[in-house]
Amino acid sequence: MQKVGIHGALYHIMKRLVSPTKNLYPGYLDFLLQKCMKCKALKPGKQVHALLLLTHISFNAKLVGMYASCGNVKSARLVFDEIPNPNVFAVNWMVLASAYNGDFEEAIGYFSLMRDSMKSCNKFTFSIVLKPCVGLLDLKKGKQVHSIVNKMGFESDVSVANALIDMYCKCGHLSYGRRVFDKMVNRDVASWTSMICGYCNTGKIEEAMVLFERIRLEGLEPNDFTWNAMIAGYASRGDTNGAFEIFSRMTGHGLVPDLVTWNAMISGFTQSQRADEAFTLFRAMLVTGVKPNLVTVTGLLPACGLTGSIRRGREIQGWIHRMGLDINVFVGSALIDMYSKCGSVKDARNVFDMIYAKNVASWNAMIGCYGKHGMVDASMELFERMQEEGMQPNEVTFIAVLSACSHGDLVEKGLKIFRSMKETYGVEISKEHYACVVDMLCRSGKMVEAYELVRGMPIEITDSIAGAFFNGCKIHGRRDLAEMMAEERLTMDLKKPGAFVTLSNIYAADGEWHQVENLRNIMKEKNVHKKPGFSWVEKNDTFFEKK
DNA sequence: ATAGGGTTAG
Repeated sequence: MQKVGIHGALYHIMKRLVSPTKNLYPGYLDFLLQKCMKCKALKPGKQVHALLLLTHISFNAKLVGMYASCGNVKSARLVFDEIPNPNVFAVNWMVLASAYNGDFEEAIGYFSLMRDSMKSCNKFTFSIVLKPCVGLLDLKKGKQVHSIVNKMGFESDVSVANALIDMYCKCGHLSYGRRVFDKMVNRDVASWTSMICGYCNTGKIEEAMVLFERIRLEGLEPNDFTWNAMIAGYASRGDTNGAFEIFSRMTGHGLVPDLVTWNAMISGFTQSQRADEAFTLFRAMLVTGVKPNLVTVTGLLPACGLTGSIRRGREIQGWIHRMGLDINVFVGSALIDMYSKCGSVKDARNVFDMIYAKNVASWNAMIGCYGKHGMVDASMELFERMQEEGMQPNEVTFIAVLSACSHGDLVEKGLKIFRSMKETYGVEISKEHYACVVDMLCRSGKMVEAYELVRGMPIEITDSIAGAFFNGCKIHGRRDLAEMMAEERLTMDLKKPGAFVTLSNIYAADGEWHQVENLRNIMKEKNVHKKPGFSWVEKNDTFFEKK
């Protein structure tokens, strides 16, 4: 409606322009720019820009705002650079637009332009500049902004305080966030929700619940953001009952679960390995008429991988295609991983080649896929190519690469990479990396080396490390090393079901049943339980009706 | 004219 209005007004002005006898009022263009900004109408906005140039009228700060609100940072920057003394609106817009664009450093750079003349900051400036601080997870910068906020007396502004709470929580300092929250005199729903999100995202659902129940006592009503945060908190912890309880309370309050609610539920259940419930929820979502988006299917794909349902995975990819959506990095990596888990390297590679702007995770997923299927050479080749293309490997890359070496029996190469991780790539060695290398050494029968490595590890022995090692001992008949290790490390931490099972298998293979019994008793005493396995069944039902 | 909570890969 409003867009039609803008086009109509533009036509009117054009007509005036071609008849030189009539004047063009600057007020018209001003009004139009404002409209374009509000409606995020880039095309009419560009036309107004052209008219401004023709008539030599300059509304540069507003033009910056128009381009920025339309998400066209490049044009916004071009106009901005022409302004000799940009005002606070122009700067705020540039900070905001750069942050939206993911250029956090640049956003903070624009903020710094203003810092010398701090007086020109307004309350908007601070809530805006906290965005890139969160984007960079830069607590130090965030704290600096906080101190400027205090110095300039903006801490009593609810929006600024809320942004500070959010920043502290997201940068990992819940207690600072809580301090800001507690100091607030007037809180609104967003203040409560920001704090609740902080707790929910770090698994502190009990504390979130305490705040959640307090909201009403303060005379405020939780809104859909609040409900969704609580649901996501329970769901991502795998607490089905908790999530459903909030879910039904939400509907009891007359609120209808929206796309975000469903997405939170679905990805929460997938993350906690509850594939069937995730599928059921997805169907329920479709039944209620809420349309899925890329986030939905990104959350659902791991469930296909978990149950080996390649058919469902393919169906989802088909749906993405039919909806005319691009395969972004998130859904791309999820698809690669799903195909990998379902055994189709070819499909995985197809998806990999389709991702236009690959990120580390895309490369990791594909390298991992080749590794899992024993295609070491392809895996190594991709690892090389990734670096040639300027992509920095991260800790996950090395898990993929090392396990590929392990499965492909490339011990020397694997060890070389393992040793170069810290120095060459600056990546910390984690327990997962150790597990890969121990596995690699054991597979190739280098049991003494494996023994030395495990013994010298600066970290606690984990299930998979112990499992790989004891299994190696069993296969290569090194009960001596197994027992030495058991004495040295197992006694330190006894909650290792995997280790117990493999060790007891070693004894069982030699017919030493009294030792097996002995271990079983220790397991019982220490309350160590083996996780039950599950079967991989493909069901025939489909999600989407094909036309 | 500009600001503040929610869902996504390994």
